[in-house]
Amino acid sequence: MTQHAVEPKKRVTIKDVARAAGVSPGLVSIVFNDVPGASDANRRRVRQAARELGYRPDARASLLRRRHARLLGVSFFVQSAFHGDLLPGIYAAAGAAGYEVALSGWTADRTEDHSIDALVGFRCDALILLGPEAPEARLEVVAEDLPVITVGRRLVRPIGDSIRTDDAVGMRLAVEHLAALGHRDIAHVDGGPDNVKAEDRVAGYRAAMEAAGLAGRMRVIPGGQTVEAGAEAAARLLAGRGAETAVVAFDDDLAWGLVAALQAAGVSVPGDLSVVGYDGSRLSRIMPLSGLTTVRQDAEGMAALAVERAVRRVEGDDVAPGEIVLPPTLTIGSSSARRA
Amino acid sequence: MTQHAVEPKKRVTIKDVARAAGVSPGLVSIVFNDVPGASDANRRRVRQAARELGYRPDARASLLRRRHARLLGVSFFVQSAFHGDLLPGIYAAAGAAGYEVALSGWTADRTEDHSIDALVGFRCDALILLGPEAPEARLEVVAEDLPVITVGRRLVRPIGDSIRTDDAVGMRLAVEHLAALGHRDIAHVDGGPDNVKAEDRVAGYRAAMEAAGLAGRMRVIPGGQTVEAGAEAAARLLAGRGAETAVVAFDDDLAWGLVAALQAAGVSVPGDLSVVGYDGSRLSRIMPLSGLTTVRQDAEGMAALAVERAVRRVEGDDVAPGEIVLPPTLTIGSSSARRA
DNA sequence: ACACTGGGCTAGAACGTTTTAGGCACGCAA
DNA sequence: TTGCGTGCCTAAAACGTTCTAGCCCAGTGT
Repeated sequence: MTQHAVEPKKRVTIKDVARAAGVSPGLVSIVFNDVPGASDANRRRVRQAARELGYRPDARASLLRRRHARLLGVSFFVQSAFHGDLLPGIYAAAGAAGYEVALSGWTADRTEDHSIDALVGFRCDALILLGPEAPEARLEVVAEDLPVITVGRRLVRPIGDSIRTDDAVGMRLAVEHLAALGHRDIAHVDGGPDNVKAEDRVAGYRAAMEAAGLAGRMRVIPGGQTVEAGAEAAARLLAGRGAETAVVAFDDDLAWGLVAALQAAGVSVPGDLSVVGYDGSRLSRIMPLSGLTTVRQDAEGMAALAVERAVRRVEGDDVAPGEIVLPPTLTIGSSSARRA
Repeated sequence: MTQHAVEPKKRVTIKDVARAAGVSPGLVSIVFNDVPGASDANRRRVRQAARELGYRPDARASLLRRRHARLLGVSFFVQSAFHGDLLPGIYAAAGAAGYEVALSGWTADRTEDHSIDALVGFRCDALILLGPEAPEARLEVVAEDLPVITVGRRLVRPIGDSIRTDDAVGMRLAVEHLAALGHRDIAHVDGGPDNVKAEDRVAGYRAAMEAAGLAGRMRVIPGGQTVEAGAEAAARLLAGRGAETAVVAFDDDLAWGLVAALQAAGVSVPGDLSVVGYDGSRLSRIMPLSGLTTVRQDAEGMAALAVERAVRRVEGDDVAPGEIVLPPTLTIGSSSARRA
């Protein structure tokens, strides 16, 4: 049996502080925002009064009235190791630029759409979308209202700024690495159905295989972007197994699932099968021995660029939407080896 | 050369919708909140007008005016695999209860204090703190203003509700498992300096060792709670190595770092050294072969309980602060084996 | 003497909602 | 008839900030 909702106790507002300090509310605002327009004596008085009363500025009211909220909305996939790696960089860069960050995660149950709506509802100045899966049409609609920066996805239409890694180069690095180790039957486990981000990597894989003269040996296996999907893909890989001696996975999470399930099934990695990941996430560095071989994206750099772009847009730099494509690098770990 | 800040374009508000639908703003609010007090005809008219104008409710204004915001603030450590596992459950439970979730992460650079301040600034109805590290005095101050639910930490003083796993039982499970495998020199790598959550586990380890008649063989090595800390601890472990054949780590992240660094140093896990983690995070399940041996906490259950408690507090159930202690279970993976 | 500048400050409007207090019309019981 | 409740609706007052316009006063150049 629940009782009635409790009455919120009276909160101390800017007015209370003003009264206590003997100044106007406007002046208190000036002091708390550290903008010019108040004497040192009053600054001290106001801060003192605020401390005594236990005043805490109300972000809702402030955000509502401010011209620019100085708030960046960030949407991310809770389960993605790579997104987790991007967040610290985003917090750091935003803080340095004087912006707050509003986080909104999506999960298997809570859609990306929902997470974007929440951020828009807060009237963030700009949105940074990590690895968005929404259709471009949807992003376009959102971008009509506020600047949108996408991270880790190539867009066909020019919607806001876009920071991404060159997947053609990335897949080429992966394939060439394996080819140099003597592998010829190199499969690709993709990012799963309805994963727009996966298309570039598939295309990159095909191009790289052709360039390596292995066009006839291509095989693309349905995957996903979680560890669990990797485990399922491993079953598929083994079931219809051809002559594959190496696999390039859509991302690190998937690669991890693959490695775990393969070893559990008695397939040695890299003894029987080499596995290469994609992202260079923290996750990829913690495999026993010297980590997962993976195509590394520069998470910190991408985070900093995304924030920089967002801030620039917010502050009025109204140049045409740009695309920043960073080159990936290959990190060689212990999940890939010379073909037996 | 930056230009001047762009003027935000005119947003469509509840008033515009009201005008278009030929009703008062108040009625639009009634319709959008799905509360009784409007005729079906007007409900349709309002929704129609809103759709045509592209109206989106402004969360800031709504939050500002509402008596109860129906907003739960969640503070978490961005790098923690276990926290990442808790979030989906929190989103799901909150959504089911009709609450929104505001996320605020802490990192190496952005302190937990900062993340808590941000949530308080938004006037969340309640705070859910995942694995908080702040001193109890600080939590006590926060709890004066709004309900605080802590997850995964034992509190000495009765501050709000607390959901946690019984660390004494957990460590006993770990030690007994290893003892049963023939290990006698079992070390503990702790959660690092200034980590209040680590104390219970250290105490639990000591108690368990004594109970197992291994009091003379205890060894506690400084650790931390990241993969990186695990790698460093591995170096310390090997440097001052005694007779240890098994290690219990503070959490899974740390355990992973240990395993990776040990193997890289040529120490076989579990051949030369058995390693047991703590949390049962997603991370623990993806070790090649059958995963990390770990003390599993029920993430989904904890998330659901935390949300349920928070909501109950918000809705006025003013009973004394309670502590919910859940029993952990042991998940046996491939990182532990019979003593050679 | 004058106009002008600029720093410090204040009053009051604004931001976009929700809530309060009440009005109107209708039906129903006494 | 009066009295009273009920369903639908509106006007206006909040919520706690920031912004705009303008006042006062001292200093400064003519």
